Amino acid sequence: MDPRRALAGHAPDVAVLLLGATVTSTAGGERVALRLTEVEAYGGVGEDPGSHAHRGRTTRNAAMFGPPGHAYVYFTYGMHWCLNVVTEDAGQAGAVLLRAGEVVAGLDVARDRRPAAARDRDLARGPARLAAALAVTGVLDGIDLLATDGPLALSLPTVPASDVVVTARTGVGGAGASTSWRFHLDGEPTVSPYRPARPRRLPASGSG
DNA sequence: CGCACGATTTGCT
DNA sequence: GCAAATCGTGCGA
Repeated sequence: MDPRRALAGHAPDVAVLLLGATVTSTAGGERVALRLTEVEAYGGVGEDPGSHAHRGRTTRNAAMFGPPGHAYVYFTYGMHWCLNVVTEDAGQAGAVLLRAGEVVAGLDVARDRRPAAARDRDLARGPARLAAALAVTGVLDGIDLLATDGPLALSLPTVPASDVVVTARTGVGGAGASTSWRFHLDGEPTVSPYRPARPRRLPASGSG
């Protein structure tokens, strides 16, 4: 099947397809490859309160509205980058956040980029760690992940992953938390530890 | 123009 | 287990 067409589906469906896929990075001058073990889906305008695209197109989330199979890279908490694969046809928003992976090539390079990692399983365990291991930064926002000559290349697994586990999303509060759009491979040591969404203070302090 | 906050990680207790 | 680190983005005025 044409990978571009496969990625044009609804984000949660595409998320499952991405488990077991390989992401190869030559950004930063050296090669590191990952096998994806954990992903999380985000929806479009008005569909998903936890999504960056929920309130419509902005400068930051523009890539989410672009063609499928491209990268959406954003910066958060003043220090971290996160990498997404854009889903849905152009004009419609959707993305899959790459949350964790197993390093399958360039182990020494990944260790160098992630000095804080105590073990190899921690090298790409968590979305910002994954981005760091692959040397992903904002300059890669919007690039085509299906191009073989670019700094990032995505190749879908030939056989769909079995042993897929579905859970609620991490770090998403409000109504979005109830959406079970987080997927990971069962028994994978590289899967990031589940952390419930940070409780939000009520907007109106009111009676009390 | 100013303010509040975030799809997180790390280090210390 | 908890709080700090750190700044671009989005939105209101």
